Amino acid sequence: MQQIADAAGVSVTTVSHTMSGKRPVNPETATRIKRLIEEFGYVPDAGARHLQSGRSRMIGLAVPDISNWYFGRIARGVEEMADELDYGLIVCSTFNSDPRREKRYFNMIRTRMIDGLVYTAGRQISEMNELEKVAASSPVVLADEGIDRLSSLPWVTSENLEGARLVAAHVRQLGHTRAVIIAGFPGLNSTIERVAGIREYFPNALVLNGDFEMQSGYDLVGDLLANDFPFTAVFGCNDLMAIGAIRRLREHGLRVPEDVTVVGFDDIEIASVITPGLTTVHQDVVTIGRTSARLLIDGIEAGSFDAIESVVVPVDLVVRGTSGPVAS
Amino acid sequence: MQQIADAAGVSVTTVSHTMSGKRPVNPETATRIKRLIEEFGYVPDAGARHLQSGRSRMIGLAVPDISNWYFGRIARGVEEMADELDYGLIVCSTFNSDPRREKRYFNMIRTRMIDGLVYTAGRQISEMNELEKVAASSPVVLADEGIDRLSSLPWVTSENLEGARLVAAHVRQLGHTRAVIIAGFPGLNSTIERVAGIREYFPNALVLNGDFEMQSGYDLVGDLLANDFPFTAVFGCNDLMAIGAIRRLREHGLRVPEDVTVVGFDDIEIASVITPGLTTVHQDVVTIGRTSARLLIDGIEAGSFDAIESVVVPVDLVVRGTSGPVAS
DNA sequence: TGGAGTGCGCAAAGCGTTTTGCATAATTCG
DNA sequence: CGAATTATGCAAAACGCTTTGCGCACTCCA
Repeated sequence: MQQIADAAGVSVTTVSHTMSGKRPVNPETATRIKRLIEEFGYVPDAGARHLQSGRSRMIGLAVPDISNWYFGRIARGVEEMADELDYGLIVCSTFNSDPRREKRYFNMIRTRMIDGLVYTAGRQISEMNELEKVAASSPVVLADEGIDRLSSLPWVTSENLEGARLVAAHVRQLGHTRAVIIAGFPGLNSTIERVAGIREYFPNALVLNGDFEMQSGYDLVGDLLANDFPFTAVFGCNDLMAIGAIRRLREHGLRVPEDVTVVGFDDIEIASVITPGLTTVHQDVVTIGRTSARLLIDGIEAGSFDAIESVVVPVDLVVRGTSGPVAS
Repeated sequence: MQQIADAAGVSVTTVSHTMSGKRPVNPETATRIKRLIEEFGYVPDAGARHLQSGRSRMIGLAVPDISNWYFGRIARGVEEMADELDYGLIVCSTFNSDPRREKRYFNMIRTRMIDGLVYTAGRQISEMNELEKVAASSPVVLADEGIDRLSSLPWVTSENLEGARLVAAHVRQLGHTRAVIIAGFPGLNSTIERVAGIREYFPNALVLNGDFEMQSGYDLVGDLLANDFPFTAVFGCNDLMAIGAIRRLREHGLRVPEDVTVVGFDDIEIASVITPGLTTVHQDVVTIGRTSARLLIDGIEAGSFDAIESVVVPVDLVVRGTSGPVAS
């Protein structure tokens, strides 16, 4: 910048002002300076800006695993919005809440490497104390999964309860009465709400807790079959577990949906690709990401989250081939 | 830091030295300072460090779309390695080389927001001039896809040629002679190599160019069927197109693999979930990401890429259910 | 014609580190 | 025992930008 100032015969102040527009600059001078900036290919140094302003124009996103399709979609949404608002995105895979990694990323907020954090809780909720401390003094928004202990933070989630009702009503209407719920981790809000929604229609449904991976759907259904537990419908609290359940059922010689109806939740990419397609609840995950980023950045720029309202993103029932009338 | 220095009754210099260890400090003083640091919860300001050192300890990753499973895996690998080497990761989805976005991210390197860039070329190779300029003066490593015009940069790719040979040999051995190749974009190295490998076994195979999306596999096979083009095997240059092809074949009443053998490339998550499983070439995508990050950071820390060798990551043939002997 | 603006520009003070050049005291060596 | 080290610590200079406080020259209104 000094270089530009020298070449233009002005002070760095003037150059800075022509760039920021915070003080008037003679149009003639401004043009000359702008031409030189162009010519020199000058760009302001991010580090200096950061130090001076105390803001990095970077936000962080913590997800359990960036290579999971679902969280990838969230990341995409966050990144889209961040980009639109001229922020950069630093991603942090917590790898299921590896404390060392989480600590590292929380430190990013302390060192003011990032101006705020979008946090998506994963399998186990660990290090909540750390998060709580960080959130007490820095901008944090919870995406996809609310956390009771941090209820004061703004959050963005899907209509889990309503989604569960929709799909449960659908299955009920097909005549099913004996259903099993393959739920997620017990402590998660999403799990609780989804189970509650399903139970409005199937009050006695058995609830088994899985870990959101395909294998756990496979294994849990295996246990049921081994015990001759009677059921005609399986509710997966996410699509992966539902798909695992389908595989296990098939291996056992049962047909889907003729013998057993299986439904999921999420509508991940795979759900529409398998045959038959998985009946599930579509979540607008990109929107969750986008909205989270917007709330966060709004809060950062406003300097407070007092005026920031949490958001619930609507869901849709998507009926495909894995749900059918109960066998008579 | 001033605060710590005051509390300890020393100068900031001494505090800085106890932290960095670049000058000896009296053990007694050091202990006292460390305790105070702990007590105050002091962490050095990232912006100030960045300005002073000229390094941000951040690297960038540019991929076409972070929510694509394949690129998500690359991101995971890059992030893992970056984390191990104590670097942060800024992700940049280029959304198929949207020039505005690319420009923005290239600027991150200019503003020295990031110390280097892992670049994964997408569908269309645009803005190469920009990349070329950036790469001339800053650390850039190409991941997953080499680029001829930038052959001087270090790169990390899969053994595309060998992988194509493996799968082609497999299909040839099943007795097939009439094959069709659903290739990717014509200009990409991976496309060229994969086609070349397949053609060693099927010299006359028809080559159709798709865009790596499921729909294009579907559409291209549709064209073939509409023209009664005779074939018994389809090579997808990635799994998504292969899956699209399978769907179209099935809709046309053809069975896979009884009537037509279909194979892919990548071994994405979906490939093992569909029924039957997709025969394909497994790429170790996470390793591509990890290696790229390592090369980049090695280069950054060495101050030069002269000693950095490009890497080819091995692939495996994965035989599943979509390939079978030619119908007699 | 004397204030009261207002348009433009400069100098200088930070922002929070790291690093360099000196001091001073303590230790070692020939 | 004098000289050469070594150990320890401080002051001050960067790093490249933004912002604040002033000054100077106009213009405007009564």
